[in-house]
Amino acid sequence: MIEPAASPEPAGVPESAAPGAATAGSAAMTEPAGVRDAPGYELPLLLLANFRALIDQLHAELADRGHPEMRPAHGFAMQAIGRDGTTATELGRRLGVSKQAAGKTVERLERLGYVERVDDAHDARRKLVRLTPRGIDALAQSAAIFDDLRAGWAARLGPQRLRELEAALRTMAPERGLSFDMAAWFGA
Amino acid sequence: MIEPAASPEPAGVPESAAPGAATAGSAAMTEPAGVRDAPGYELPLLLLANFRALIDQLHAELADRGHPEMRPAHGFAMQAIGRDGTTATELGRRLGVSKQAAGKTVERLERLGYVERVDDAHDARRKLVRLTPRGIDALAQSAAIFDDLRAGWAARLGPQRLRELEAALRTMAPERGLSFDMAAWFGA
DNA sequence: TAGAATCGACAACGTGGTTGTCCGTACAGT
DNA sequence: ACTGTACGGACAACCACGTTGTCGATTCTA
Repeated sequence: MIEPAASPEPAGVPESAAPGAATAGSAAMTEPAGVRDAPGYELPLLLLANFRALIDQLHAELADRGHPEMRPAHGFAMQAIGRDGTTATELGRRLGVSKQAAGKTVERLERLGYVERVDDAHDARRKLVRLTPRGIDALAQSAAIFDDLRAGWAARLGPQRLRELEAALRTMAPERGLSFDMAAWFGA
Repeated sequence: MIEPAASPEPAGVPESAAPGAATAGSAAMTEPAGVRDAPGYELPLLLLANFRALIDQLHAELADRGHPEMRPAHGFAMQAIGRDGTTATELGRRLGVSKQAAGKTVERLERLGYVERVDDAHDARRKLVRLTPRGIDALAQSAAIFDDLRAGWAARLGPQRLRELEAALRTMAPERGLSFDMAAWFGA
């Protein structure tokens, strides 16, 4: 126990496992017994570190392309809004948060000019949240940047290893949709 | 563009990539040209989903073992505190947040009984933050649970594929230490 | 038509993060 | 030795994100 966490000095990390597996033979050998497995806590740290790195790179590039005020949460929310638009309540359902929380997010997105709210002609209770052209652009840029980022991974790992990585992550990922209540989930 | 995000109904997801890769032959063939690569946005989603799943499983198990009030942020903070203890300021540095933020975290950890603060005998300015026995226990349990969780991955993917997965993530992970200002990073 | 469900808004609150300020202690240079 | 600077901790004000609870208005349904 006592992991290195985020210490600049990894302190107690067993640097052991990591070397081989260059082109990934993936042969079903009988476990050489000499290989020391990574400690269990490293896996979540690796997942988080790479997620953050990807999102940070996305936003660095997004800032260069005219969207410096965008935050990770905004992108996910805008994805969930989609080209057809939705209501705050439905957005809350999609993001896995309360309608009030979704409403606040919409408010912020509106202030930033990524979204606009219009009355629903067919239901006076509802207010449709729609992406503005600026919002659409941010989403389009994001998709393009993510593809570039993935290409970067393919270049470093090789296309095949990347596909295997994605496949492995896909088989382990829970089928239930992700919730994006990051702040509350992590801390509260 | 327009990703599914967390929508219960994937809405616009190209269901294409995902099917096969059951046992992963992983032969180094020359790119059949017929394989359609996953869209770039899927990778971060997979990383996040698996990270969350792992942490959620950890905390479900932790709750069963006598630590139901623990939150993800607490675990990371306690790791950073370590067995030797630290000061709030130093903790802030390790977690990549301000000393005030670290101080608040310590306060809450103290209320929960995971940490205690004692005056430093050699420096009247400092107050040492130390794990209580309960804190040590939480950390020890966490390490054990993470190992179990990793064993579960090894069982589903095979030990070799898991090692390759970890290796790939290790090569792509930024060497700079992770920051754990999750809430602010994601949303603010 | 009356009752139930839904949407949006508002309030109060907890948590985590930020900056800025201030005070007391430690250390180092003159 | 003393004085100036650096450091640690505490406080206040603020923002972002999430929560629950309430409430009025509208729509749907029995």
